[in-house]
Amino acid sequence: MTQARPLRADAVRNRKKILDAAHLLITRHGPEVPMDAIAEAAGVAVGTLYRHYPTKTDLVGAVLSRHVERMTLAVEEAADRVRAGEHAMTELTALVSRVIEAAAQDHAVKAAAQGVGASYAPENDTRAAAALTELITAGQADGDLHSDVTVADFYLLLATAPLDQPREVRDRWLTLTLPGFTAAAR
Amino acid sequence: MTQARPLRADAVRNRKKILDAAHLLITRHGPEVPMDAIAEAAGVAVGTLYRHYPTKTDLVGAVLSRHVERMTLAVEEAADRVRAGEHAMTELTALVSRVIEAAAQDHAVKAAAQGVGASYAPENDTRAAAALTELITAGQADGDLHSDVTVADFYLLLATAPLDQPREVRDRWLTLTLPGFTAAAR
DNA sequence: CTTCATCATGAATCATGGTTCACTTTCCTG
DNA sequence: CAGGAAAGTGAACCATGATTCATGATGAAG
Repeated sequence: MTQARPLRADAVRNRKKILDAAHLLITRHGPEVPMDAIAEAAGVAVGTLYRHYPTKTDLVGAVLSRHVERMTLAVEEAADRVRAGEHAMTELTALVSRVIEAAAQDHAVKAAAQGVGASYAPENDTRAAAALTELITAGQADGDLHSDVTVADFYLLLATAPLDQPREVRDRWLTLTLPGFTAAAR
Repeated sequence: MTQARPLRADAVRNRKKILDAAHLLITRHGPEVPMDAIAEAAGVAVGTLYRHYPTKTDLVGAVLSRHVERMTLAVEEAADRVRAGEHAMTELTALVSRVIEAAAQDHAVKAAAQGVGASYAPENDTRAAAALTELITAGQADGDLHSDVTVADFYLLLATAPLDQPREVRDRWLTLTLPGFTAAAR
């Protein structure tokens, strides 16, 4: 229903080269990298970018989707481990740290969401939300997590992480922030 | 040493109109408002903007300075009150909330720092830092504030506030975050 | 009331970067 | 292997927005 005829071989090849180049450059320099730069890095002409992604926003969105997908997998894996008996709070903490570090690396990927009006909306990622809910519930059952903490709270936490700060600052920030999620505090 | 001859009357007048207009527009629409728009709002020609502020960055910087100045006064006032006997932790909490709300209003003012490379660097504001240190020390003396909390931690807190979120989210965020600063937690 | 140093004006200039499209090249089917 | 559709190319086009500067206006000193 989507693809009347399959993509031509060279088209497939180029599409990948473009996405890779875009990912690299956007990660490194932010979403404001010129299309020309991405094209050059991909070894393709600008026109080709536009054949595959009708607009820059679309391209950025595609890169973003990759990132979100990876993060979703991370959450689901954590949920799996907990289901297999691992300590929920431990997994949750590690997960938060992992997601933040990934985002800090991919820096611009995050900024991309704002900068361009690319579709990000983690709230919409049902899979991630489901897995995260599972983790939260488990943590609360263990009495480690404050009972009123929600998925939205975690998204808020991730959204406010100081991604542009050096690692040590990010760590300090986690130390300062996490207590608010703990059952004991408050 | 700075002003060989005093500014001409109309120059003074225009300078103020420009700063006011810039403040308004940057606050409302962010630092990306065109210079032309600011000029129009100020009832002046673009050229005049450039006479007073050689570069857009300078103009944004000037607007920023105003904001920082206001915030500095807020901190100093809080310190004064504590010195006069008020409860330090209470003042500190109120101060954080006040500064965040102000920034949320002035939204763009904050964004301005990033967007344009305008000089912001709150760390450099010695006066504010001094007053804040006083508040922190007092809070720790009362046993309300965790003993390892520093001025930098508060700046980090402010820097990560979700300014673009609605009021309720900001409040929730404070509820979640502040416990990490409390002596009891951790 | 001159006079001129300041200041203001705003059209023109420059730079950047997204997007288009007439034309060429490449795949793939028959 | 010929033919046409699919894909690629990149110079040109367009929009936006910062910055300049030749020219005109206006404060203030004498």
